[in-house]
Amino acid sequence: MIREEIVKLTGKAIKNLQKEGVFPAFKVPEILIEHPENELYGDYSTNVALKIAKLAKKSPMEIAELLSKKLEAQGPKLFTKIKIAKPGFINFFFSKEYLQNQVERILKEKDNFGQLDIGKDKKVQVEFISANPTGPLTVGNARGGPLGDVLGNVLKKAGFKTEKAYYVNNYGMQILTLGHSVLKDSQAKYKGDYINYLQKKVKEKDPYKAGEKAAKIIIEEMIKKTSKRLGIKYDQWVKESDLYKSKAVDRVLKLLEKKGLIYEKEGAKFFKSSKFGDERDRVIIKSDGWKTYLAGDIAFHIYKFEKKKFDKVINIWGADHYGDVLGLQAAVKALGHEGKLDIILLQFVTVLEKGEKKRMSKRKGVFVTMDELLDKVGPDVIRFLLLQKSADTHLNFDLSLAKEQSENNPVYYIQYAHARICSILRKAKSKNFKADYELLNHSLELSLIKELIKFPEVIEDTAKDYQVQRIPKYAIDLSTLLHQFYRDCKVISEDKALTQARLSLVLASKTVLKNTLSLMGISAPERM
RNA sequence: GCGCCCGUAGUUCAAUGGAUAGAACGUCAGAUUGCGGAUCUGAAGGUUGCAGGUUCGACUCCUGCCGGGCGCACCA
Repeated sequence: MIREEIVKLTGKAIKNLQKEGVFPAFKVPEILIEHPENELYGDYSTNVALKIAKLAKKSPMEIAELLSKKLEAQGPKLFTKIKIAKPGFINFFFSKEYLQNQVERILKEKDNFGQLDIGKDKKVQVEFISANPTGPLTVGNARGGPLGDVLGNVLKKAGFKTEKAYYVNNYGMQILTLGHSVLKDSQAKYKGDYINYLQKKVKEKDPYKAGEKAAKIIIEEMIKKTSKRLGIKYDQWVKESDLYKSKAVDRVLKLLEKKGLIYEKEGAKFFKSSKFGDERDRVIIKSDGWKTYLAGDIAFHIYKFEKKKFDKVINIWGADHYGDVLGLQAAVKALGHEGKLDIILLQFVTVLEKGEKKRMSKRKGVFVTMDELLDKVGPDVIRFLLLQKSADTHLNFDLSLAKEQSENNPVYYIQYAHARICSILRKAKSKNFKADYELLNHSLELSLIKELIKFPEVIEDTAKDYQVQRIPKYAIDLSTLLHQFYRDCKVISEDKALTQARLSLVLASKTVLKNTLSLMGISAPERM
């Protein structure tokens, strides 16, 4: 990747200058390479001269000057020019030849373009949604669906062995409550049409057994179906009840006990999580003998790390689980897996109807299900809409605007760009182009190539920081350039050589755009 | 009370401490006898909640305040 190359070369230049005694000895900080917004400042840019000014005991401009000269002298020549600017930026400008060659590279690598190896030999699991099986998926608890799904796709593309998992909490009090609700006895709490449906299907009379059966139906007939409609394919559905059946929970509790991390107080058993960074100790077995949610979750995570050998586990949780983060992290740390668990907290969705907030409650039977939304606007639109938002955003979702927004959703803009270039390729018929890439000289052709080669960077950045909203943004930017290219550069023309060159660029663009869409789990129609 | 997250254009949202804060929708004005007009071009629209601070540089980091969401269980 070109970006890594610049980092290496710049680092080398700094070290060379240190050897020559121009710079004093100091540890070279991380070199950041970015794309300047204004193209006058080049294709890539680094602020390293500003960063090391104090260490090098020279002015940033002087350092930038020295570095750019050194970079030009030491080679290899990747850029036509390297310029320095104002406070101390070093700006790099691509050579045409380099860009033109990239088209061939993309055509050669095809769907593998953007495939990285930063996750080589490492296994990662993404666990997401994992909503309690006490009702259908709501808009709120399905928010993490597209995020987790796409994060999994990105990590796979980055070279990790990836698994997507749903943890089914079919054990404990909420199952009992669900049972009572289905039986509609005096302790019933959940309401809604689905409860009426379950009442007919569930024959069990014992409240807990009725709850278990109902949970099973909810998972099989509702949650799995909705996930599938959303385009999510899980590799694993892990049931909490199975962790109890297999004694995994008991084993983990014994392990903690052996380490002297369990104590009894007022009839309950506590885990000394405060020893591992938690703000208080956590109850792990209640005085009535029931194990808490945490007990199951610890067992689940030990299963992930020790049985399944994941090097990294990413959990996507609703922000209401904020209070549980430290407890689980403490257990992970206590059992020797510190640093392997990342938890992404997803802020809440506020559903609005005509500007009015809708309070969601399964207990009151008031909620908007993901299925209703899917009926209204379809999976591509929902996925795109949700993917555009960062996890930290307190998302406002206006139902009355949903239809209108869906009709004008940028996802169609992207799909249209794809369909359009497919149409050109259909028209051209031939699939093997003998292209002279030097003919790709138009400024939009070069801009388009620059955008295409950002794709691996998008993968790398997202695999590192989990900021998935970068991908829809990239898709829009790429589509914009494609539409502009379409306007200004007629592909199929009398000029046969130019036609061939442009067709190859179109094919390369199609490859990248299609990969971007498939990363997002959004369809790439050839016609629309 | 304490902790986490958020406050950016009319609206929904972007922006690894960088250069003139960007898109989309909406609004207004334009473009086709050329490969798909679900497109393209342009304009209007911002004191990034407020006040300080850190630094060459702050939407971004720190402090305080205002407003909102979430959490602080022997519930999951």
